[in-house]
Amino acid sequence: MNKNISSQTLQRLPVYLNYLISLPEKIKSGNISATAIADALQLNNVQVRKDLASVSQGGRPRTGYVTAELISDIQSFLGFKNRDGVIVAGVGNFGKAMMCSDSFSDYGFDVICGFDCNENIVGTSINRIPVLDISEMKNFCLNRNIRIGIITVPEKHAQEVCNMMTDSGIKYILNFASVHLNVPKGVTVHNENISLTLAMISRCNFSENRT
Amino acid sequence: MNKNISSQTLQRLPVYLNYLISLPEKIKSGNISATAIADALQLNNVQVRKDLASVSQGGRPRTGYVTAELISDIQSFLGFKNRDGVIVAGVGNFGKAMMCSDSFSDYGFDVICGFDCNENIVGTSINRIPVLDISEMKNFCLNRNIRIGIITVPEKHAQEVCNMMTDSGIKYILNFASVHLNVPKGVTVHNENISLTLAMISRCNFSENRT
DNA sequence: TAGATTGTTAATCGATTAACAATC
DNA sequence: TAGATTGTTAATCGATTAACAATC
Repeated sequence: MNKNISSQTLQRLPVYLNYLISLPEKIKSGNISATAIADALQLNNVQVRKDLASVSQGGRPRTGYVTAELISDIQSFLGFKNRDGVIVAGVGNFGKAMMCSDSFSDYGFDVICGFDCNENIVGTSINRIPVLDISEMKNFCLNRNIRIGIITVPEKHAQEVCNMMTDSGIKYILNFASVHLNVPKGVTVHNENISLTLAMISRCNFSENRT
Repeated sequence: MNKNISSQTLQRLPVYLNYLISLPEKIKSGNISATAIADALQLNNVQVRKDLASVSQGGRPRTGYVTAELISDIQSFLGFKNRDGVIVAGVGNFGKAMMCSDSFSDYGFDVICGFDCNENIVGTSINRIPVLDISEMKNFCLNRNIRIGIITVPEKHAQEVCNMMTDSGIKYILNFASVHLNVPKGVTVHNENISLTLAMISRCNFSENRT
């Protein structure tokens, strides 16, 4: 849930977090000032302080913030301490990559099932995660209250699979098929278009501070 | 190259493009007004007009824009009519997915080589794209003037591979390893952190209008 | 105490929106 | 001509930055 934070601030929080985590143990177990963070990340120090103010209890004049607390506060705010089950539809190369990635776990996500219609794959398991027939999605998700799905099927099946997901009670969809998806109100789709990202960074001089 | 366009405008252009392409043939071969686009995408019509003004020759009062021209102008601006060779480092599930994706081509990108150090893979080809030993990267890229690389290796090797890329003259790096990469000045890294994206959309109510 | 750092209030800057004249 | 749509100039809104008092 967004707690009245501007979208710009929200995008900077992970940058701070990443920086704080990368700090040497000495600082990590001590304090850090907003000024130091701002200098390191080449941001304005007031901006950093305002951003941090929106998620943390606040720092102390002269000493700054307790680094560990700050890390913890940002993580809480971004929800990394929650845990959510995630399903993957389409167990091709992309889908397998999702199921094998071990970075999801750090962010509180557990990929708990893959779905496909290829009978050579259905019934197997990948990285100890089962692959079920796509017809079982609805039952599986409703029973477990799954809210999050990743679509890694070919373009031509994406909308169909998307419908199955919304029908299964899924509310947040990360779509890797480069096709626009229509969803009912109350469902969020995020289209991850890798080609477009490549075009933006290499040809349009576009850069966000995302990490 | 960014032609003095605000980053917000730049992010909206692909949204317009996507919408225009999805239009029925009748409109696609005729005209469309900024107002109609704005209504459909739930944006302010002046904003749409300003955005379009920055990339197109302009529309006509009463009739609007020639749809086909508008599509073409946005595509040109975003550089989809250029062609760039792209290399992929790390031919695991993720890397294979990149090499097999047919959507790159629409955006003017050609994945022309994969690199790995696993001798079971090196020498094979995937989707007709060769996989070479990673030690051959520098030669390969310098000879062909490759500017763009995708990193899909495990976290622990990401920085090392990143160094090889910059050493090979690569200027734009799309990084799928969820670890921060240090690069020399003049090189752009874009970190694609899927877990973070998932966290932002499902827990922070974050949504961009990217497509 | 003196100085570093905090959080807040005011000023600036840029993007969005509103109003409107120009055009086909 | 009348009306829809364009592009522009002015007003509004929100985010960033500057100035500063409060605190340890």
